[in-house]
Amino acid sequence: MGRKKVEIKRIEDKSSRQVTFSKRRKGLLKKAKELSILCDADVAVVVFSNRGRLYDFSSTNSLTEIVQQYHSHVEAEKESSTEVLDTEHSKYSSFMTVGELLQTVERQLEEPAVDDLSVTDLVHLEDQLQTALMQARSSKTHLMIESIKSLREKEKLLSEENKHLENQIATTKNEREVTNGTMALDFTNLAPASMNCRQQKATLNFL
Amino acid sequence: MGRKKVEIKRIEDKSSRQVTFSKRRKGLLKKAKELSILCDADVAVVVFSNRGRLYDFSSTNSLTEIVQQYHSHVEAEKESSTEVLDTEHSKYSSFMTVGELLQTVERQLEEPAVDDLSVTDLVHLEDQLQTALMQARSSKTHLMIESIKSLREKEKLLSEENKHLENQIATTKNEREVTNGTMALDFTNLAPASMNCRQQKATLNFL
DNA sequence: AAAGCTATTATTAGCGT
DNA sequence: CACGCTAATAATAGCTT
Repeated sequence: MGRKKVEIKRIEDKSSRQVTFSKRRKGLLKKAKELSILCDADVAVVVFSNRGRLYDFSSTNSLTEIVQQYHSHVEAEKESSTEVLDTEHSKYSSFMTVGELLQTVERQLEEPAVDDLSVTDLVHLEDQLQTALMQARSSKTHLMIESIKSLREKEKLLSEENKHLENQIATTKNEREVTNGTMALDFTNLAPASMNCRQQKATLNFL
Repeated sequence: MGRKKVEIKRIEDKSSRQVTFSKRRKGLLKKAKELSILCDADVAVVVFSNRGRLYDFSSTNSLTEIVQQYHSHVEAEKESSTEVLDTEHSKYSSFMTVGELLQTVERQLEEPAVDDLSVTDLVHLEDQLQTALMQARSSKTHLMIESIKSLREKEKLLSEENKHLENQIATTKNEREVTNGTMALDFTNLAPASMNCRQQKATLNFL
């Protein structure tokens, strides 16, 4: 979409590669932002120039959050379906399933042939195990953080409800004293209570 | 860039939001791929639909690699720009350092007879860092578990107090009805409001 | 090198099937 | 609902400054 069609392969000219990088990077981040807004999705983009500069976009405040979500997701996928991976997914996702990894480990450990276990193989195995470990750990942390977050929200809601109930009791008592004097009853002071409930419903939607 | 210009805000119609999500997601991943090829850059994109489906692209084979790069980069920035590390982050920092260290160790193991650091030194260092890491991690987990525990207790207390307060209100109402027996006043129309609140509370328990 | 300018290509919004 | 179609908008390649 420029003066002429370009084929998608590494731009050899350093200068125009830099210019294209700048333009397309901007475009990519813009698209990411639009997607996240239009479709209400969590989107994260990280770009490293070949000279090591970092550019990123994240729809939520922190990129690590989305990464954690990513790891949890991968974990969940593995736990729920041990067999089938949809093609679209396996094309892009490069993680081994836990099943595959365990098989690999077993195979490696069963083989008593020491010559098969080169240092390189072991290094590779270590990498795989490290990745699996990180995923499990990250998933654990994510779950705990979520748990704490929701408990905090719950606490807040309960506190508010509590406060309103106390208010209600106070007003009722007060009113009763008035009522006993003049016999004129007025219920407008009870309206805030139902208002309160509606507000809580709204608050709940964020959970 | 379609039949008409669209403003960038959440698409309310569910169906067309889904269609747009599908189209633009595809576009975003394509652009990411093109950028990485044309400009020889490391690019990673993660997208979560609001229903939790995951789509991603990564120019290197693993997304965690880019994430590690990201973390290292952020850490480096921090170190160069400021002095203070909050405790929360120093854990990640030490984690990344271990990762880098492991890589170094692996390199050393593959190619012995390098001058810089002896393998024995590195192994010793690795052990020390590993210990520090485990301490940090276990302390983190402990703190989170404690936090969750105390939040659960708080929640229980608040719930009980709440219930108590509701009872109190109910009693007060009854008393008042008795007091005002002949005025034919009836508060039952207010009951649904509090029921509503209680139902919401129940819903929260699933979180 | 960085910023601005269009001719051109690329993406996609709204429809239709 | 998941396609394909195409008018229309958006991104950008190569150029100029």
